[in-house]
Amino acid sequence: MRTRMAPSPTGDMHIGTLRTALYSYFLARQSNGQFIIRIEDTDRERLVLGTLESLLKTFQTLGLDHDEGPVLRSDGTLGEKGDCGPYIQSERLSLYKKYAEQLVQSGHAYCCFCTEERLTKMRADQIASKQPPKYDRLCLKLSTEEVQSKLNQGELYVIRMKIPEGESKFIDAIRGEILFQNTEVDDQVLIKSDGFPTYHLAVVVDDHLMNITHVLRGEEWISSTPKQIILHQMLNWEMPVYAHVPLILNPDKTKLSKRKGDVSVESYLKKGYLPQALINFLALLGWNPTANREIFPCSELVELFDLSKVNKSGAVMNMEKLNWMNAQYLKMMPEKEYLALCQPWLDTLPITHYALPDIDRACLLVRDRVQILSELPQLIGFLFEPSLEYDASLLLWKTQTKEDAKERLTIVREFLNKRLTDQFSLIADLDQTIRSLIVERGWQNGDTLWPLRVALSGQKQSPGPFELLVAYGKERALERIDQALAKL
RNA sequence: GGCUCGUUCGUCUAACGGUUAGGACAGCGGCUUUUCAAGCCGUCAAUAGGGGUUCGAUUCCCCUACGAGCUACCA
Repeated sequence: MRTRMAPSPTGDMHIGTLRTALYSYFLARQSNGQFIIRIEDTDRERLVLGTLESLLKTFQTLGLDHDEGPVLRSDGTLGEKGDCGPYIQSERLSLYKKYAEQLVQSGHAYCCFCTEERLTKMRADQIASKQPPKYDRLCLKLSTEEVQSKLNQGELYVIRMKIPEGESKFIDAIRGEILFQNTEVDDQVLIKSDGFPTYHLAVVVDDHLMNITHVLRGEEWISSTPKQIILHQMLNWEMPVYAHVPLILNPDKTKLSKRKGDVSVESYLKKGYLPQALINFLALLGWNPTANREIFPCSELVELFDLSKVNKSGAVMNMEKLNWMNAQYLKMMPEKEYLALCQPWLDTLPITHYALPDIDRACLLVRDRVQILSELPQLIGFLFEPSLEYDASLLLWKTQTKEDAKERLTIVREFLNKRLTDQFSLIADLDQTIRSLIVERGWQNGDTLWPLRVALSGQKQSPGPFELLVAYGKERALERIDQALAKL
């Protein structure tokens, strides 16, 4: 199979674009085929500079590789690989023009000189008289001479398809047979007055020339498919397999939009969602390989993916589940890998005078609490503050008095101080010895461990005291306890 | 308005004619526990409605309702 993703360089990558790309990618990889990236930049007005580079970079970050298409060289410049290039539509203009002219020659398309004003008015009138808006074929009535004279005068024109009578149908790989009456189809513009092709011409030409076998795209394209079917027939080309994947939806079930949530892949990545988690989550939005499992590495998704089992209905993006999944990935990866991932998030922390092992311990301390990496600084920041801001009353367990808390902390402090090692390395070890101290003294857990924990964290809710002791190390732990004692 | 697509717990989904309709997230409850997480256990919760076909329909067909997408010289 040869599949492609065909993004427009008009901004960040949409989450739905990624999912469609993922399915295409799975198909190509599982069949030992090719996955191609092609850039659809025929709308000159919506172009955003630099998006091509950012898109390729995002793809790299996600760990998805393509066989053909534009590439980002290590020096940052743009290149290309593959035998069907160029892979950027704005560099293929002569191709589209050639086929458009061929269609005009064969009577399947015609020049149209109608102004925007006329078209707007025509549509308004049609709607007013309850007709479906559709080009009225005024310019089809022009004689060859009239057309030629207008062309000679340099009048602006477009090339439109002449939709034939009959019906158009195709078998969607996800939905089955879909049938349209051609009378419903408008005489689509193929070449715009700026000389650029519209999507409809460009996809058909490119997918054919690039030997694409399976076209995956969003459900919003279903109603334009007859135009492309007809184009294939006019050019006498074989149709690829079409598969229209369901939409990803806002919580209100409308098409996922910027206004109602985060739709950009880059922004998820930037927030600290892991590529694997994002891929796993997105792949399972609209498809599921087995009923009783949620976590699948990409390699397994490639193996298991089955186009015919993709759901037909749209899927609401469930952020909570994404968060959960991201946390799962964070928890199950090797410690070293987790720590490496944490590094970029630590810049904002006042950690200059602490050694690396301290930072690692801090990251490990909150591993079970991090859902997305961007939460990390706020989770561990307190560990590196010179002193903690909190009210002395927070140190007291339930009805405990200041004097009582002070006594406990003082004794615990001395107990810790007497320990030979200057590093508290084992949580279990500390847990055991401090608990036996509590038993020995006839204390309760609460009125000892609560003040200890608050002294170390300054927070109502935090990791446990033993973990905190290990994270701090002896010296700084004692410092924190001293600070707490000063408050009492 | 027209055309097209869709409809299983709140959400993501499984069950391709026979199940007590399964799992996951969220929720709730419990265990654990110095707190909060994590973890473990449990619990609530769905086949849009109506007709067919069939011994039997979540599953196949039709109608209705509802939702969505498209309806550009945008993709």
